[in-house]
Amino acid sequence: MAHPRPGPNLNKIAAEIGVSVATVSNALSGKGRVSAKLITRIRDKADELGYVPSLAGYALRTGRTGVIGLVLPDISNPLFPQIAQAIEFAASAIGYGVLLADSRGDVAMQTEAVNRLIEKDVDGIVIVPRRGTRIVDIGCPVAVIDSPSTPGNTVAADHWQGGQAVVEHLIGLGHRKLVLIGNNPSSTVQNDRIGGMRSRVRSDGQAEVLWIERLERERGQGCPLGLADRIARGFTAIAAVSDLHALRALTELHRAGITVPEDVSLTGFDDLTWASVVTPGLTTVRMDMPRIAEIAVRALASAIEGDRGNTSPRATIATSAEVAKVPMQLMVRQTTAPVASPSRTTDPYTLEGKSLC
Amino acid sequence: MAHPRPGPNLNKIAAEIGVSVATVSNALSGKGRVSAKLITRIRDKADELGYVPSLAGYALRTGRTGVIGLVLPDISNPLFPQIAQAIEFAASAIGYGVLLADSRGDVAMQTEAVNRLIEKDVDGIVIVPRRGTRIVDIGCPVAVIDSPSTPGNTVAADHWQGGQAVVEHLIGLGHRKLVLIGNNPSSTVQNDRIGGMRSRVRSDGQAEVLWIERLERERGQGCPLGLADRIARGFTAIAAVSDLHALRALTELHRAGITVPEDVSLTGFDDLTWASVVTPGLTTVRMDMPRIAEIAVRALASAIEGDRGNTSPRATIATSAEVAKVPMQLMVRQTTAPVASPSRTTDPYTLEGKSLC
DNA sequence: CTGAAAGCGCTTACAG
DNA sequence: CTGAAAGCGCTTACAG
Repeated sequence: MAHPRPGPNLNKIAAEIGVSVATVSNALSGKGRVSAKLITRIRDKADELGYVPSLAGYALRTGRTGVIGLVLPDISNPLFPQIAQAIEFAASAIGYGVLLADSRGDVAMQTEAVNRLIEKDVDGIVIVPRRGTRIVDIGCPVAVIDSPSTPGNTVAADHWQGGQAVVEHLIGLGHRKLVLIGNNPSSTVQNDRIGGMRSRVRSDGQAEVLWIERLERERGQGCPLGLADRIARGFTAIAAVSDLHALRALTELHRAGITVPEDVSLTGFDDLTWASVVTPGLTTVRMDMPRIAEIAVRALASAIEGDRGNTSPRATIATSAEVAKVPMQLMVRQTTAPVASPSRTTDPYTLEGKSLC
Repeated sequence: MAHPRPGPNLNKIAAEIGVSVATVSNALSGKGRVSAKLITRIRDKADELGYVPSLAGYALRTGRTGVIGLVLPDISNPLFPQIAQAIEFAASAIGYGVLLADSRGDVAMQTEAVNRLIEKDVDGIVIVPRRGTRIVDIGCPVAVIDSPSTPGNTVAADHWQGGQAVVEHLIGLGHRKLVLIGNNPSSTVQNDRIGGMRSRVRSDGQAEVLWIERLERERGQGCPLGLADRIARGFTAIAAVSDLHALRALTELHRAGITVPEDVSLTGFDDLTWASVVTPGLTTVRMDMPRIAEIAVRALASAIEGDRGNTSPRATIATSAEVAKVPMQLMVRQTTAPVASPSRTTDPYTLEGKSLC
């Protein structure tokens, strides 16, 4: 015996009112031509009974579940919450659910994650790929969120422009000798950011790039980055490709007795939770995740709803180019200041001229 | 005309082999008694055709979707990734998908989020409730992840014990006068942590609690916490209910020229990503999220699979008590040291006695 | 404007 | 050991 659902179904409503299920279905979906009176009667009855349509029935009939998958590369990436929230928001706004799949940084796992989602009959997939992974054609619409340097059907923050914005800001404050901190040069995101930064260094200036992973291979995990040394050699600003690295730099500087921003300016990337919590607040660059998510989800939705299997299953994100780039936004906070500013102008226990303690 | 799925279905397999769908279904699920030969033939054919069972068909027939919902209170909570990953891992390990719903910190939104999930026919819901919310009976199994002080069907980290562990550690290092930093006393989690801490302060010791939100209401956002002042008055250790607050304390101390752990010991809570990145690494306490997730998901699964609608729709997490408590684990790193230790024993540019720069 | 009927893919008693 | 049949809840041509 089949397992009936607890709540009322179309049959129940139809029986109560004395019409056919077809009419109830039409009235509720607003598709068939049903008389205005009947429509209200049916809707009222549905509300009265607390009718919730069965996704299973709908899905079986239409071939669509109203659920999209979200594949994330590595939860340890602190950007994860922003992405997940933005996708969930954009999706639920147009009636889609979001099924989560974490690939835990493993390429094989990523494929497995995609398969798990397909087994759950998702209508499409948003994927933030593991570094260096290319997404092959899977049998459903796909939208990729990655670096714009990644070929494929991608939406991305414009990391290059973000890098430019940071360095323009520093240059505007008079800084000329910059230390740029990256982690791994094989990351296209990091490369874009560093590339954008370098492109804005002035010809009378200088930029030295520090790749943390390379340094740590030589000197061991958590080794000092030698920042004090560089500052002694005249560098006045440090720009990191992530708030995480900026924080590491900040604490290293503190321990060396170097003050931020009085002695050196410092910037991060991504505007992670604590970037605004630390004192002084970290100047950083923020991705417009809501916008990125909206583009990805909309592309997916139109591929799902528009193309009835006759076109490629790949969602179309950008019509002209292959990639949609979304600008990043500079968040100026207190870790950046004009070069050679008079040291410590504010008493640490005074805020906005008002004594606090 | 109904919308056929792209891939093969049971009919297809049945036709190719020349048996009935019932037999194919039985062979694949291993339920009915089918001859060993037929089973292999059918399985091989299914593999060959790349058969993926239709969740919609299964769901419609059985009333189960194999999907559970995860309701999160507020994405700005940096604990989110750990929770989401752990739940996804535990769920996918036993064949369940996880549908995400973010309630964005709003109580009304939380109800909406639950409804969205129910409309997607989830079999059960794991919910991390918004502070102060009680979960009412919704028509499906529910598991709550919260503070153990929350009544209801709850799994939780043992925040009280975590607080005890921190203070025991500090006491063991000789600290007697402690500053405890919380944010909001109306949070049961924070109260549990602070409570646990206080319960381990020795009778010859002293603990002063600082509630940040209260302070900020008086003195404004981001105001100094007056830590230097307390240290001058003989406090030698600071324990925060969150790494976030510990980080804020750390930067405030740095700016006041106070060194950690030489001048004062500092601890956090939650072991957020950057707790191990900062220099020195932050001593903190970690939740056993994998364990918590497993308990929650298992409870849900057994409520879904076991109870056939005859018992309460609430999942049973803890049989004896109402709450399952999972111990927290102390992560000792470099921000804690014995009280009155000789100041700065290591050169900052030397690690493990080896010169690095 | 309304209804009868078919069928999406699956599972489960039941009969053979 | 295997199969015919019913039915989960829905939508959509089609007929009236």
